[in-house]
Amino acid sequence: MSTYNPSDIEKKWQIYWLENKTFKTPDTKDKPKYYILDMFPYPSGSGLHVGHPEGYTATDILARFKRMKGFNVLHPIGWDAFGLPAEQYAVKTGTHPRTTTEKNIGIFREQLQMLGFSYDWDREVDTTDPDYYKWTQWIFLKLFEKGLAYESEQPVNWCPELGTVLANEEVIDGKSEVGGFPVVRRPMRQWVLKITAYAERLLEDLDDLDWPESTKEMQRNWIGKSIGAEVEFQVAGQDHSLRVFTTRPDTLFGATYMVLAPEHPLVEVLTTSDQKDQVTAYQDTASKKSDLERQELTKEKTGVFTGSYAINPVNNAEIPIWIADYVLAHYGTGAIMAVPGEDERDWEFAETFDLPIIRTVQPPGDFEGKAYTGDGPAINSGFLNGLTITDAKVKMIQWLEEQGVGEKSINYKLRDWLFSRQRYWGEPFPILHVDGKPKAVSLNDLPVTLPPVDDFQPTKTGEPPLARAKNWVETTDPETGKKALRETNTMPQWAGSCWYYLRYISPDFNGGPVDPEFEKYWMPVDLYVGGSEHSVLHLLYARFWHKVLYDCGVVSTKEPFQRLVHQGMILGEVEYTAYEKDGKIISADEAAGQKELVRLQLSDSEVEKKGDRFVMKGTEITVDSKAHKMSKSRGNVINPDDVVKSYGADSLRLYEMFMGPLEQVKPWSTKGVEGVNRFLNRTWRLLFGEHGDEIRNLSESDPDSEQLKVLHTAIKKVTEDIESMRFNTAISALMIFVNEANSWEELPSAVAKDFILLLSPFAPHIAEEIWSRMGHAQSLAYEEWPQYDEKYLRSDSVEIPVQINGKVRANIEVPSGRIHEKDFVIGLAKQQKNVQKYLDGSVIVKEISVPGRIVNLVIK
RNA sequence: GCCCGGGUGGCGGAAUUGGUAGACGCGCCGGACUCAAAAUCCGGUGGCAGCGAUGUCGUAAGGGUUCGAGUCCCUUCCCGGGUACCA
Repeated sequence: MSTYNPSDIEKKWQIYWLENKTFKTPDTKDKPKYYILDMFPYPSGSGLHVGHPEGYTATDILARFKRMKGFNVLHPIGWDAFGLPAEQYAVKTGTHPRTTTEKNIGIFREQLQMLGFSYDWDREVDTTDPDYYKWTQWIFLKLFEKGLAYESEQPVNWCPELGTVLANEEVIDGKSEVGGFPVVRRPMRQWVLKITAYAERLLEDLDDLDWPESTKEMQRNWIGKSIGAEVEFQVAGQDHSLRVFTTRPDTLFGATYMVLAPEHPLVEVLTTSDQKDQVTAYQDTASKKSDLERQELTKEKTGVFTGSYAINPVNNAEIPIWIADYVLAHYGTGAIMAVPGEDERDWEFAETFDLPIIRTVQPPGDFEGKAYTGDGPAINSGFLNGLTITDAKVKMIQWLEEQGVGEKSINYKLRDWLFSRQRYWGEPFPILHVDGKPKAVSLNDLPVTLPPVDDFQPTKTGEPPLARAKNWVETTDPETGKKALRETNTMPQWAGSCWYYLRYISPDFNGGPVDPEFEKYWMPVDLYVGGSEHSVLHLLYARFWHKVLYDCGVVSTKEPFQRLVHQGMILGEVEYTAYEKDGKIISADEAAGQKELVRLQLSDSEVEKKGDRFVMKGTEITVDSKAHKMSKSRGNVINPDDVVKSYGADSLRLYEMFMGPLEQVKPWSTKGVEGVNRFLNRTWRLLFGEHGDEIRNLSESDPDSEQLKVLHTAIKKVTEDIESMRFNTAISALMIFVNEANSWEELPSAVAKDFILLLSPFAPHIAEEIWSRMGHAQSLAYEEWPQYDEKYLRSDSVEIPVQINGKVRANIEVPSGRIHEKDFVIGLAKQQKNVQKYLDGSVIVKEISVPGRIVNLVIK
């Protein structure tokens, strides 16, 4: 047995690590700490896909590296195990979600262990474990206590197919994010969390986070802060007033009409009898529109006049009041002042219904558009005339405040978080309804556990499945002895993942969600790696809960995740697609948009590059070349199990890191896996030679200067690249080392030892195996990380390119000690034969020498 | 539409503060070993011209700054992600 055979060694080391608890997190606080977190996986029935190992390998490399660098490392994993799939399976088959969940967790755990990740398996958490969700409920009660959780009867996103409501964030284009089912609006009693109370802090504290700028920007947009003013309009001839929110108080002179959302509470009283029928009809249509329909009808502006007029406070003009669904009930005050001259939507509406338009900002002379939203001097605006937008805003707000008809105001797009779901497989709310009012279950009575039910579907009356557990629902309030009903909604899946990173710190702590002593040591999370699909939802919710816990004194940091990195998606293998129509193959450009096409998959030997397109070999017929997202329907899913079976976990880990920068989207290539597998084979042979499993000619002699240079170059590059998470180039440096070392007569064991340590975070199984065969009795997991020494990197001379007018014409060898002697270096350059050729008959106008870098002679 | 990212060989990708573009890997070509193949090893590999030294063109396109630009500035095009009547 001489060849590298991953299946022989990988299992062995996985068992070793588990049995020896090699990666158990220390309970001491004697060293600097590093908390490195992977995003909470949902243990689905289909198991791991290749996207999981990408982020997990990156964090694992860092975790292993940091341990060797002398840090206490917290690197845990657990299960975000509540959720819809297990429940839907239960509805279909009657299998309790608990059973399905436990089975899936088992599969996931095994798969993660098969990849050699260095998790502390004693800290595994599971959101569906009553000992865990006890604390989820505890946190909910904190929110309830602080008035941040309340019940509200409101129109919600009801998804009939899923039998539940969804948060706004879970509705994409009018369809459910999960499953893509239609969503309709329907009023229901719901639990809502007041995340809006934290809008400003959620926005402000983003600034100090070391997160991708795009993610921070997405959160900022989602929170959607806008600064403006509220203005009060009297209704002509009535004892009512309407408030509007505007970001452009400077344009008040241009307000020529008002628009209320169809749902605005004053619509009824403002509608005159002759407009009544039209208004009611319009309201009716608007209310029936689903979100999807609203989106489809965005082009045309619709609306109805109410018959009433408002008085513009700035010039006492009477302006008509309309209702239209382009004004949203839930934003601002649900009413706007329309300034068609400066707002594109208002302009469109004014054109449609023939309403007056007054410009209040002077557009530039060459402006040809309709509404003008740019800056310029105010016109037609009385006391504001001539001012720029910024100055006019200030002056108008001052005027409004003096007159008592308005004031500066700030609005957020962020809305409160709809927190209840009509499902079985979620955390029960620790709430009793006594005398029709919600009341917290006493902390001593937590957890409120899920009752058994005979059917996991909602009841016929549309109540959540928990309503079927009559004995559980009907209870008594232990405090008053009164009859009480338990809350039958459950929490959304986000609840458990909002604070799991805290539970890892002290998974068995009984005095609260987290042990304060260890919380202070481990928090914040130093590095959090996960997909960008969680940029808004999970990351915003978790930050919100964290801030609430901070206010409660449970945690000591304002923010949970100091540094965040998103791994890029892994696409399927590149596919070449040709199109056939009516039995004839046509060019891809021609095929675009056509129907009834037959798609033909071509292999890469059937195509060639022509210009910037691919064509079928020897023809002019263009084909599409594209890597698609992996999907079952496309049949291009790569299963990590298969890759491990064929090439081993180390090859999979190495390949996923070698593909390219972590953050980037990249296509899969099985050939690429073979490439890194070959590298591991070469590494194996470097140590064991062609035959036998004895370590080959490792010499005990001192390494020569060339060997030291090669080794220390690798140490430097690998160390720096791991620290900045450039794993692809770190692996390239390891490959260069092996390529060099393979040409040596013998390999000094001191050099081999350091190299194996460098390789170990990336390919831990093969590294441990070689390490042990080199005679070490202990795992290398806590060996000291090799240090590089600059003195071995220096060479006696440096090769410097010589340019003539910026083009390289020759290279010179300069002794390292003399690179700063400009005259010497330039003199040397001028002696070069190929340089003299150019200097002949020319005049040197400038001589540039950048020490150790370049020489450039500018000639005429 | 708006806001973020990106466009470098046949492919994935390298390239310090502006200083030899194409590291490393894949693929391809040639050679060694073999009855043969696989595996492995050695050599080559951006385009064009040339036997060659070498020359020339080349980092989406066009322009600019500079002794020198993949890198900085302006304009345009294309791809990916997010978002969408938020007043």
